[in-house]
Amino acid sequence: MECGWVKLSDMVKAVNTRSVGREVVKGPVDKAMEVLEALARPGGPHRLGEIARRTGLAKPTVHRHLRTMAENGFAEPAEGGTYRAGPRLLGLAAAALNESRALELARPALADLRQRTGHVAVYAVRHASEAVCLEQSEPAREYRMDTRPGHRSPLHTCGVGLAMLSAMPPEDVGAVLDAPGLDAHTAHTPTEPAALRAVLAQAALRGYAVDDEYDAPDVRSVAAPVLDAEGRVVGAMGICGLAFTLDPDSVEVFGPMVRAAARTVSAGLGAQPPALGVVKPARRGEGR
Amino acid sequence: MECGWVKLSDMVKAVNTRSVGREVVKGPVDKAMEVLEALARPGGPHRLGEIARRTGLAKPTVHRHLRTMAENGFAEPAEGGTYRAGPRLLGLAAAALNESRALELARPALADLRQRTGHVAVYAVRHASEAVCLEQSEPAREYRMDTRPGHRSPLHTCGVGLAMLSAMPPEDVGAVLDAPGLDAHTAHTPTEPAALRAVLAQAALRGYAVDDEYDAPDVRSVAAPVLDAEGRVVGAMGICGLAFTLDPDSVEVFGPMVRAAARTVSAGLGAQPPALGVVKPARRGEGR
DNA sequence: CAACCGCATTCCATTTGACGGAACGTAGGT
DNA sequence: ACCTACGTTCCGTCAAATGGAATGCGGTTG
Repeated sequence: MECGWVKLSDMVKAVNTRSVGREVVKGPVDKAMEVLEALARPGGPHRLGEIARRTGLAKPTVHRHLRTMAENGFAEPAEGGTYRAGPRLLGLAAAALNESRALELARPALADLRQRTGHVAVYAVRHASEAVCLEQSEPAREYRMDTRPGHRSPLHTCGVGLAMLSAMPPEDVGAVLDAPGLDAHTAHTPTEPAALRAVLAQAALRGYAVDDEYDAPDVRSVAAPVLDAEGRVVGAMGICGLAFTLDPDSVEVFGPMVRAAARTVSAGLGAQPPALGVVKPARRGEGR
Repeated sequence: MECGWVKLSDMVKAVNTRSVGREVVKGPVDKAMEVLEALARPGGPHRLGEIARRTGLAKPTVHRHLRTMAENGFAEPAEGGTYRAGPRLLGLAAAALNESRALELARPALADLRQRTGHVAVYAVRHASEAVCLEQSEPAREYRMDTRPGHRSPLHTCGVGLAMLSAMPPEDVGAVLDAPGLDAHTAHTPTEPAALRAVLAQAALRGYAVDDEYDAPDVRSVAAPVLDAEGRVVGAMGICGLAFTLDPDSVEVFGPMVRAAARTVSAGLGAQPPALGVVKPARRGEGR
């Protein structure tokens, strides 16, 4: 990680801007957040060097940030010179998750789906071009399908991701699909924009998206988008199972159930039920 | 190198010039964490000015941090110029909470307590001199007792706090109890170190602590500490109810149940069952 | 036993980005 | 049109972040 760009500082300061070209300049706070995220990653306590590698930061930098966080209760030194998430971070995490209205509504819906389909049910939200799993129904960690809370997959390789894409405004979909180098997780993963748009169109038509072993071999999933009162996508929920259990016939049966569950949650958020058959991507809200 | 915790901060900071006299100097990262915490606080989306007031930071500072966080997906602009926790923070939160072995074990135990006692059950950890609630059994938000995840109370005013204190090493207990100006939340709150030590002694003897309307009027709670394999306190769990429902007689009945639940969780963490009656506070583990 | 490696930690000169008072733009209320 | 409250931008000052190099530690190898 020898930072290359030498005179970058001049350019940056000249315009007083935080990004140059397509490369983003990282301030201390940005780096701290990287460290924080690496810290909370699945896989038990983490070593300093490991975090440094993951984040691409220098070891002293990571060390200093970890110490700062430890002083603030965001990190906690564990044995063997490792660090884990601290109590203050956990409190914050609990509060944040508790605040989410969508999640609150989704929880019982997930349990219901789990019970009625026999498959693992998940709720996920979007960050950039990835789907982030926030909650899964009591796992019965049958086979290690990586759907644990915190897990991230590219939008185009997983059911919940495709579900979200299927209800996003075209501009945003374009930003994701037209990015160069969409990687394939399996031999089945569609990576061509055209192919993906076809998949999305079908998902929009049906009201649920199907991941046919796009993300992992022998794993299928079915998911539907969750919308808020303004029609924006706030997340997606679905089920996920081994391909020979969650076979095409099951998909046909469970798809509508997943769709109904997602609509129930959406309705709880004040969303209007969509006109039948037709999905109209809502306008993108805001601008601060 | 082991030495310690005593004047560690002074030594470290004096050299680093991070603190002057009695006042602690806060770096940008520290401030960012304050902002982050204020952001995730209960009470829906927060306004910039509100966060600035809560954290004592200047408005431009908060604004800059919020923008940085928004760029990183840690914050998310909501309507009306407010901000809420962003998807990346939620993912991190979900992962962090999912990682906690203690929490994983505590969850079913809480549900069980809830069902058998009819009262709200909570699991909490310690941060500095406060107890932080991480999880509560499906609330049945009967009366708005503030035990929602993320809620914080001083250790000496709540059941879980007292439970943790009752099993902490004397040095740490002293650091909390001998601090000047322990505030009383109700007329019943003990604030004198001597009185508190008596309460703790009784709690240690029984194996569970009782909060007799110390934290809020008409609210009682019963809690017991959760220990890890090295005998250190990792948290506490208990029940919490209105005083005239959770009356002294009930306390006598439920106390042992709470104690048993906490011991089950402790055992799951590898803790040795305590010698009967006698509680021996373990050595504080410390530095690598 | 010494040489070696990987790791966490400390040091320090360099410079980058954080800071916050003041100014600006914009509602919303009287 | 006046005022207050808020979010936002500007910019000169200066404190804090940075990372290469050095140190110390524990384990593995020749």
